[in-house]
Amino acid sequence: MSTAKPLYEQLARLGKAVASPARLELLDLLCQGPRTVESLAQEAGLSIANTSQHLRVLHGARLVEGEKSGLFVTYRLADPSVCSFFQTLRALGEQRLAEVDAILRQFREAPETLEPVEKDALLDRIQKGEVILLDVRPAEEYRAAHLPFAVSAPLKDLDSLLATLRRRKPIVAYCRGPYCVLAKEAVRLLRARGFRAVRLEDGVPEWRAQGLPVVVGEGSK
Amino acid sequence: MSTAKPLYEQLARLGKAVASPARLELLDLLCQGPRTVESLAQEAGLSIANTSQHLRVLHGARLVEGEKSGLFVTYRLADPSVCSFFQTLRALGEQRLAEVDAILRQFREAPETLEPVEKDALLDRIQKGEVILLDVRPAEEYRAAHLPFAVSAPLKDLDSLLATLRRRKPIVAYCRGPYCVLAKEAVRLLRARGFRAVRLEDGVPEWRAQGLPVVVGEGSK
DNA sequence: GAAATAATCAAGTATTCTATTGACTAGTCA
DNA sequence: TGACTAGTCAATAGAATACTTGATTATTTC
Repeated sequence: MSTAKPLYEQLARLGKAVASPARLELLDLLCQGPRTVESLAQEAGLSIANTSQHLRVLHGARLVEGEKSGLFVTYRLADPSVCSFFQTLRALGEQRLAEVDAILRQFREAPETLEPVEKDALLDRIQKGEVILLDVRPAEEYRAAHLPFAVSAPLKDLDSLLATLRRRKPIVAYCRGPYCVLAKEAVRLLRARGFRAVRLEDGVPEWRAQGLPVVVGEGSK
Repeated sequence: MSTAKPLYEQLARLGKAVASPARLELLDLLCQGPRTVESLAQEAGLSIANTSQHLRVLHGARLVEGEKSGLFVTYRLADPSVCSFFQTLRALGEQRLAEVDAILRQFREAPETLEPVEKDALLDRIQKGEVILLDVRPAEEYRAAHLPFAVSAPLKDLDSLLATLRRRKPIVAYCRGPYCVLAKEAVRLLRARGFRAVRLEDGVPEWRAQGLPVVVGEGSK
């Protein structure tokens, strides 16, 4: 009857790769763009050795690839489909796990989040320059890819950037995606300083998944 | 900075659920329709207790649900999206793991497999009755859902059914999907008996995933 | 009520996975 | 050359998993 057992064993390799919270976080970070081991470790709060080993597991499942240049090894997703897969997993979690839904609700309920309804209209206004779109992720991730017309404004440097912003112009801030706190923080800060600011829930991966274009490199500054 | 760590922990529940070959096989079977523990155990070649425990893990990840009626507990996918997720995982495997691709090639290369190009035309002819569409899975799965116009012809009973078939009419056989051997066997048998038969790679889940309608219940016999 | 059956539970062992530690390799820069 | 750095490797202890076996819980049937 020649069973297809070996197939399930292979697919389980992928399952095992995404069976650890630490690896999921690393994958999520890599969805934002390539990064060095050290940078990943720091962002995820893991030791270097531990991070290296998790990356090695992900590599064993062919989900990421690393390339050494100089002292650093830069890891990146082996394929854009890996990012889609992560998003599918996340969507399944949202749908099936009440716990995920509860965590997400904390984000969505926040009053500063943009309603999907308003999204289209606002993005149109961004294009016309009537609204400012801020990318509040670290500059590294902005460089890897960002939304069209977005200005890089890392949360850390936001305070010093405020001086250059016109106080009347409405601001839309985004970060890594629906699970990320950076944009929430940014909106809080901006509002405290008297700006009109809202949060865009989408990050670059979500934007890309909708088939919309992203900009790679320095872009507008 | 209120990290989103708990989120990754939750998503890892899903990852762990699909980190075992046995559980993947059970999921795959459940994509064909609801089944009892005993029936799943037998099909997957696992002990009853082991199967029960794996199902319990899947239930813990909210991927399946069990319902007791009489002596039997019938398990089913908790949601159709679980089946889509399994297919996404499988697609990622096909794309990223050379080993999966190698296994699949054995199926696709088989000369009796229908080319995707011919598929549309042939299905049109099935609808017109010019071609016979055979569902060679166990009757239980046919009952759970089958393709329109398909006739139930479990591989085990195929031999006795041949008498009722007209030898000139071309036959298309399908089973659980691209990984399943049933239709391959059926085509081999049919050809040995002098019939013109080809294999349709799609199963009910693939058909459904393409947004096409399926028939639930007895259907044509 | 007693026997039979489907499934689950509980316990035990072998295996695998995780995170840490310290050693090691390779590349850089003075 | 020698000091320094990023990352990997190797070994380890502890935690989690897998599968088996035998007992237990419901439910049906006689």
